[in-house]
Amino acid sequence: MTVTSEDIARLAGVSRATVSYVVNNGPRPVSEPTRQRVLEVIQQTGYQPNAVARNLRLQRSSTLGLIVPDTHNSYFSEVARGIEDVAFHRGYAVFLCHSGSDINREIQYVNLLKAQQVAGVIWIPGSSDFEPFYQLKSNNIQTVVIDRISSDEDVPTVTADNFNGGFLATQHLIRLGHKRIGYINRPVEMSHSRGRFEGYQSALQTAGIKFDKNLVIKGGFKLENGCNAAHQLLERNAPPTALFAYNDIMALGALRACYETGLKVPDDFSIIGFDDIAESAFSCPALTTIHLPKFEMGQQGANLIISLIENQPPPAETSTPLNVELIVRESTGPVNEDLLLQEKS
Amino acid sequence: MTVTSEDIARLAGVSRATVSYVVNNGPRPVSEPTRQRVLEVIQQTGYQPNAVARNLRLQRSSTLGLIVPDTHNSYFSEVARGIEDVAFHRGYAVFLCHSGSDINREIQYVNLLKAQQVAGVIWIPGSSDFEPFYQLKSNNIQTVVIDRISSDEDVPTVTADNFNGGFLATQHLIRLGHKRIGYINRPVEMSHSRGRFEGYQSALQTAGIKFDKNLVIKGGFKLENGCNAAHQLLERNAPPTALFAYNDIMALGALRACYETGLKVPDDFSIIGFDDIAESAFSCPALTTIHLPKFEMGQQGANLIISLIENQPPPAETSTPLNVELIVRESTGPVNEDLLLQEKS
DNA sequence: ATGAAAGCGCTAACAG
DNA sequence: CTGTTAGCGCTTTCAT
Repeated sequence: MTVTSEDIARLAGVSRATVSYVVNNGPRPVSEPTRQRVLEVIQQTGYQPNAVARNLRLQRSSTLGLIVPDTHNSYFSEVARGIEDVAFHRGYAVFLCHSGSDINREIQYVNLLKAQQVAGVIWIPGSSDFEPFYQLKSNNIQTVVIDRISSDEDVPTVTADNFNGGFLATQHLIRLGHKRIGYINRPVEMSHSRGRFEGYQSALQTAGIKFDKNLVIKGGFKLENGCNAAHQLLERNAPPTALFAYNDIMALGALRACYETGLKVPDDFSIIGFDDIAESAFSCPALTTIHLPKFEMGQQGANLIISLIENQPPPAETSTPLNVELIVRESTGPVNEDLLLQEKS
Repeated sequence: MTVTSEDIARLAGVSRATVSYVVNNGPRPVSEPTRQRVLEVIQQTGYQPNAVARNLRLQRSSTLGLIVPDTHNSYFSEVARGIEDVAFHRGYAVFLCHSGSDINREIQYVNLLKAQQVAGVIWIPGSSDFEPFYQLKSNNIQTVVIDRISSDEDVPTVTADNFNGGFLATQHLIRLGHKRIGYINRPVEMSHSRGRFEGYQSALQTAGIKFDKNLVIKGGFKLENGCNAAHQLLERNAPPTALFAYNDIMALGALRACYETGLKVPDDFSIIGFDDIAESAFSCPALTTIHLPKFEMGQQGANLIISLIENQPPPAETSTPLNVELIVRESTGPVNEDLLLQEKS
């Protein structure tokens, strides 16, 4: 039924070794006539080398594992696309593993990937527990972490420059003339939020604005949380004149809080957020976002892991972590004033 | 370095065959004392059977291929989650393949998946070209198609009930009192749009409303396209009093057209769309959506392919296509009138 | 109830 | 320049 290298060898009147050398372009040279004959037979039969047998023999496969938390947003999808794009062009197949941010499931997947003999793993941790990384390491499986920082220097990492992003976002608002800028943080402290928060503080300091902890609040991941956070901030004695939210969903929630209720906000009120959850950015052109290049992060991660696997020197500029630049994407649609006006009239 | 069944056999003082029978619970019985001894050694050593060797021997693997078009939205992510969820619980690993809606890349992936000896493939076609399906079939690889209809009856398919969705959407608007309902179609005719469109027509007919082809227009996939389509429809002589858009992005574009420009629209103007691109639904609570259960579609697809692979009778209710129910999700936030008012004042 | 051994398809060392 | 062959780790038939 399925055609093997044995068949090719027989039909071309050569040995299986020769077939192998033709297929893999080496490691031994093959005379041109022989090569042509073999290629012809391969063409005719539609022979496709069996990757499973190849992997078993080579004791290493051309497959990667991708472990991501259970995201309901497009964040994952973009990163995965970037990874898969590079993997495809470099001849790797990718196993998709959703951990659901569950450490047990992450461990189960580590075992599964080990059983599948993957050459390397790209992991977006679901928590701050790096045990899966060390298990992979102890099994000699190269691993690259995306978008989470470990205190361990030896963890190959690709991450966004959250500090700079926080700085840019805050700077943007400052340039619009704001001095009282609220920060809606995410619920749980992680390296992302710390970086963004520190960027926020740094931008304030650079502009000579004194940091006021009353302008900082913890939101949540849902729209409602951003909404509530905005309410709380705006109802305080000296409310902010602009908001910087941890991500776009919370920013949207804040925006909604402003136009949905009778909140009094200044005419030039502004909201900015990281576009972690991407698509919402174009659903709401009224929002200025800090663009997180997810696709590019995926690409860099894939390039890094494959370089590590193939023992090539990783891309020259590689440091740990490998930072991806963030950029400001200004609102393209009606500015939020338009939306806010309705509530104030 | 890595521990094999050979090691386990030696340490437990049994043969490799026995180890295999213990690991796989058969097909031959093993005496309880022996079994315990083997299990103990496995525990101690952390032995993990090599799936690659197993696959080679069995001539079939416990891996699936998932080929999806290049989506920038969360559609893919949800379907993939559903698939992977079921696959994980049923012991399968999933190869992720983005085709970029490119038939050549789909074919390349078919070859890759064949080389990887996948047991089955789940495919969301990027076009109406079903060649990849027939190639898989001719290689004896079971394939399930998600969310696309082929004219070929023999293609195992899981799909959403687009006709019913179009019916529900239109019915919803009719119940709100609308009689002139515009339909913003997608650019290229495919089974989805045909189904939704026919559902639209059927609902009109059921309500005794005459179909008016001047109320139908082709939009595009981008926000701007929905925007333009809405403009064109609303500027006609007898404009619609409500819009049904192919998907949520186009619906959002239409919504934006209404509040962004000086368009005159009735007070009770309504817009509805399929939530194909999911997350935008919660970014814009002003929009009523027809919910497409992507996660569930993925689950059903995975269950179907695994049943086919394992030669179990597929789920009793299986027909071709296997339809997934759609439901109306009413707007939860401020209704669109709020947004529209500002432009009219 | 268990062991020995063949062989899945491939690659690469060894031998011409 | 090419052929022969061992062996990757596993399952399962054949033999005991």
